[in-house]
Amino acid sequence: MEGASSVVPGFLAKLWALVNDSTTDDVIAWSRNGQSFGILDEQKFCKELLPKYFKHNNLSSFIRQLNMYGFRKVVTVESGMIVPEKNTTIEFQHMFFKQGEAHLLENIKRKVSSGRTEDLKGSDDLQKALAEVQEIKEQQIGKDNKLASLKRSLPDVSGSPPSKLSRQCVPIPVENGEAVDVLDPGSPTVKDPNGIVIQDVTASMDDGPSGLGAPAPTLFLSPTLSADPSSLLEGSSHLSPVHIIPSFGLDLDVTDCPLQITEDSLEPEDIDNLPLELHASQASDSEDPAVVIDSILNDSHVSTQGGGFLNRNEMQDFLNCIEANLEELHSMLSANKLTPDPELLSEIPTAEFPILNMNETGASSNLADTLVFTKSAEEGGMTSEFEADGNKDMQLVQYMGNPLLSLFEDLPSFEDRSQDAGDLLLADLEDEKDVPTYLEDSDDPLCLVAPSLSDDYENPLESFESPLLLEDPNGEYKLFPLLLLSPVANFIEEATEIENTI
Amino acid sequence: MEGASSVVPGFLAKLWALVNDSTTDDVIAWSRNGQSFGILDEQKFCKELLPKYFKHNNLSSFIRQLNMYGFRKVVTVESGMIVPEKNTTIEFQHMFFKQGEAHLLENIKRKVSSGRTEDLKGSDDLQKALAEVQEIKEQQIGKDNKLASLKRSLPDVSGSPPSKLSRQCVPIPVENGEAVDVLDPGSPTVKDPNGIVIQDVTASMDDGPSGLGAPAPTLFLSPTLSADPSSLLEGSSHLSPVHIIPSFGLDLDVTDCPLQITEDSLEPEDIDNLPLELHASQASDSEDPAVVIDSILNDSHVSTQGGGFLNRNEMQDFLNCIEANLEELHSMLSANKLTPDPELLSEIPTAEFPILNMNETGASSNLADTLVFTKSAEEGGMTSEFEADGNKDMQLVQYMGNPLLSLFEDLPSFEDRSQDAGDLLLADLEDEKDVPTYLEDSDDPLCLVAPSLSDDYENPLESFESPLLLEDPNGEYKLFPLLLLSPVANFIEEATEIENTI
DNA sequence: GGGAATATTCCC
DNA sequence: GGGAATATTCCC
Repeated sequence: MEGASSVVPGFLAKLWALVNDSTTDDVIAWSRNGQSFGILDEQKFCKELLPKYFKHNNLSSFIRQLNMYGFRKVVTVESGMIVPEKNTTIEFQHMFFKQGEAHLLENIKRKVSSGRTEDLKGSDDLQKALAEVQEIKEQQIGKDNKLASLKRSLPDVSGSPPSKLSRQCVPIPVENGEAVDVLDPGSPTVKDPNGIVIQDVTASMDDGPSGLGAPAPTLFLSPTLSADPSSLLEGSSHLSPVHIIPSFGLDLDVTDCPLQITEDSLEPEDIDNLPLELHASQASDSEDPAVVIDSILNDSHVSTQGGGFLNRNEMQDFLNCIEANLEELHSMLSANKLTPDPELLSEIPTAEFPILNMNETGASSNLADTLVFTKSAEEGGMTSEFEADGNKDMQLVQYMGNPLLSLFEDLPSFEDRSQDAGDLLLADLEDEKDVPTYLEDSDDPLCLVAPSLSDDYENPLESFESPLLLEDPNGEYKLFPLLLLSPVANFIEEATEIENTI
Repeated sequence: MEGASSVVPGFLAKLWALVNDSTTDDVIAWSRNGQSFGILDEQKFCKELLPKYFKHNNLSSFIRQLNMYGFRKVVTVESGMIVPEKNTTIEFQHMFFKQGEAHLLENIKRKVSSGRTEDLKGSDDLQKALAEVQEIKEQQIGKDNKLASLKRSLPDVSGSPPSKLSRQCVPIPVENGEAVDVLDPGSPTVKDPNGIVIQDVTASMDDGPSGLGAPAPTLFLSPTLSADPSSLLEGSSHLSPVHIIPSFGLDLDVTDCPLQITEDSLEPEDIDNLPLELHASQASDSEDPAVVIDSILNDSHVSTQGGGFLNRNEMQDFLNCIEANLEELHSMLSANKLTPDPELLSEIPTAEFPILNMNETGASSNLADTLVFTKSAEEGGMTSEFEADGNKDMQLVQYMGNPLLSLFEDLPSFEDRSQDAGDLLLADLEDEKDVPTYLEDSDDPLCLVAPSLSDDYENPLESFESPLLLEDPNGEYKLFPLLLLSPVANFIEEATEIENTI
C-alpha cells in the first residue's frame, strides 16, 4: 500500500495495493491508459485475492464497496453495441483512481451510508428547521406585543375614575408648545386667531383641576372627540389641516361627558372664511390600530423606520420569506426519515394559546380622557410638527392587564351592548363558527377599515385621512371639512346653551 | 444453530450455537443456572472459536456485538468486592438469552445503529420542531381570532337597531357619478347649480321604509362626530386638508347622544355655491384598511390589481398556502414520529386552521346605511379616475366572510375613503419609503390612528376615493364635503331644536 | 446501483 | 458501553 496514507480508507488502500501488485496482473490490473482497472480473471480474483485482502470472497461485496466509493463500471462499446467478450472483463474507473497517482486517493470519499445520510441530512435539516421555527416564534412574539399594544391602545373612556388598566394617554407632543395649553385642564378652551380650539374638559370633571402632571387624568385625544363645527370653520381664509385623533374603545357615558364648546365657536358669520386648523393631539404610532395591526402582520422585519410601517414590498418579501422557510422546512423534514418511536409521540406537547384573560379589569372608564383639538399655530396648514419624534413618543404604550380585555372593554356599541367585544371575542374563541356567522350577516362588504375604527359612518373623522383640501387650477385650496364631533349629548346641550346665549 | 430461526440475526444465531455447543464448554458455556454464559478460555475462544463463527478473531468485536444486542456483562461480587480470579471468566447475560429457550431469541433486538441513534435523536428534534410548529399554529389561530374579534368588536354605531353585528355600509356603486338612484326619495335633497345633490337620509332611518329598502338605516359619519353642515358647506375660503381621526370602539348610547342636524341646518342660500359632489362612499378593497388587514390575515401574494396592491384573493391564497405548508409540515412531523413511512404522512389529519372564509357574502346592502352624496351625471364632473376606482372598489368589497371585514364595515366615510386605512397600509407596503415620509415628514404628528388615517396631504385627490374633489369642465376643482352626521335620529331632532331656538 | 441491515473495527 | 466509520451481506 504504497501511496495510500492512513487517511485513506481500508478498502481504497487495499484496492490500490491489489491493482498495483504486478504479480497479479493476470487477475486484476490497470488498463492500458492507467485510467481504470480491470478484473481479468474473476474466478481467481474471488478465490485467491479477495480473501487475501478482505474478509470475504464475494465479488459482489467487492463491487459494492467500489460503488460505495464512487467507482463506475466501464462499459466498452464497439460499433454501437456492447462487445460480448469484453464483458468478461470487469472494468471500473474513478476520477481519482489513476495509475501512479496515489495522492489522488484521498479525494475519493465513501458515500455516506444510508443511515448516515439520513441522519446527517435529517440532523442538519432539523437544525435549520428548528432555527426557522425559532425565528417564526420570535416574530410571533413581536406580533403578540403589537397586538397587545393595539388592544391596550383602546382607551378607556368611561366616565368613572381612572382605570388602572388602560389609561394610556398619549401625551400630546406639541412641538410648537401649544398643545400644552390645550392640555391644561385649567384651560378649557384654546383658541387662536386662526382657529378653533376645542377642549374636552371631561377630565376635570371628576378629578378637578389637574396640572399636566396629574396622575390619573390623562389628556389626550379622546375617543370622544368633540369640536365645534362652527368654530372650526371660523377664522382666516387659510385653512390648516385638521387632525383629529380620536381614541379607541370609547365607552362614554354621555352624561359624563360634558363636551364643551364656546360661544365663539358658534358664530356663523365667521364661517365664511374658515381658516381652520385643528390639531388633535397626536397619537403615537403604536396606538394607531391600523399601524399596530400592520406591524403585527409585518412584524418579522425589524421595524425599520419610525413608522414601522411595512411597505407593500416588504410585506411581500416577508411573506415570501416565510413561505420559503416553510417550504424548505417541509422539504427537509420530508427528506428526513425517522425511525418509528411511538414513545416520542406522547411527549409532544401542544402549546396552548392563551388568549383572553378576562380577569383583568381596568375597565373603569376614564372621563379624564380629554378630547383635545388644537389649532396649529401655523397658518400654512401642514406643519412639520408632527414628526417622527412625536410619533415615537407616542409609542410609549403601557401594557396593562390583558390586552384583549382592554380592547373590548370599551368597545360596546350603542345598540348592542350585548355584543361587546369581550363577548365577541369569547364567543369566537369558543366557537369558531361564530365568526362566519357574524360575517355572513354583514350587509356591507365594502366597509372596511381599521379594526379599531368602528363604524365609520358615525365617525367621519377617522376617515378623514384624506385631505379634505384640494388645490384647484388656480393654486387655491378649497375645502371642505367638516366635522364634528361628538360625544355629543353634552355637545348638544352646550350648543343649545350657546345658542340661547346668543 | 438449533433453535435459531431465520428471523434471528446472524450474530445471535451464531452465539446460540457457540454457547450450546457442548464440545466447546471448556471455552464458552452456559452458567450453572442457564441464565447467562461465560467465556472460560478467552485465548482459545478468540483463536479457535471466533474465526470459526465470525469474520474476525477479536474478542472486543464479539463483545461489541453482545453489547449491540443488549447483553450485559455479569459482574461477580463477593464480600463486597470483585473477586480477581473470577474476572478471568467473562460472563454475559440477557433477559432473552436463556438456556433451552431459543424461542426467546427473537425478542433480542439489535440496537439501532448509530444511524438509527441519530434518527432517534432527530426524532427528538422533530418532536421539538413539531411542538414548536404546533404552538405557532395555535398562536396564529389565536391571533386570527383576536384580530377578527377586534375588528368585529368595533362597535356598530348606527342609531338603529337592526343588525347587531354590523352596520355595513353599502357602497353605492357609482359608475357615472350617479348614485342618485340610491337616494331616498323621501329624504330632502339639496342640489346646487353644479349638480350636486346632497341628501340626508338620516331622517328616514327611524321612519321606516326607505326608498332603497334598506333594512337598517344608518347614517354614517361617525356616531360621535357631528357637524353643522351649513357651516361646513359655507365659505369659499381656501381649504386645507382636514385630518380627522375618529376614535375607535365607541360605545355610545344613541339616546344619550342627541346629536342632530337637520336640513335646516343646511342653509340653502349658501348651498348654491357649493361645488358639492358627494359620492357614496366607495371603498376600494385595496385601499380599505380593513381589507388590507383582512388580506393580510387571509393571504396572498402576487399583487395584481389595483395599484399593485395585493388583492384580497391573492393574499388569501398566499396565506392559505402558508397554512397548508404548516399543516403539512405538522403532519409530516407527526407522522415521522409514528412511523418511518413517509406515506403515512398523508394520512395524518391536519389541524384546522381557521382562517377566513371569504365566501361569506351577506352583502345585503343596506342603503339606509349609506350616505349618499351624488353629483349629477350631467355635470360630467366625474372623472374616469373615480369611476375606475369606484368599480374597483366595488369589486373589492366583498369580503364579508372575513371577520376583519366587519370591523371595517362601517368605516367608510365620505372623505376618508380616499385615505382609508387600507390605502395607507397598502401604500406603506408598496413603498417603504412612504413610511418614513409619512411619519417623519408628516406635518401633523397628531394624526395617528388607523393606518388609513395617515396624512395624505401630498395626495389628496388620489386618496379621495369618493371624490370630494371634482374637476369641472372649466378645469376647476370643486369640492364638496359634507357630511355629517350621525348617530343620528336624535341628532337631527336636537339640531332642529337648536335651530328653532335661534 | 444502491438502500438497508448487520458486522467489524476503531476509538472515546 | 457505546458512538461512529467502515465493511459485508442481502435485497430490490
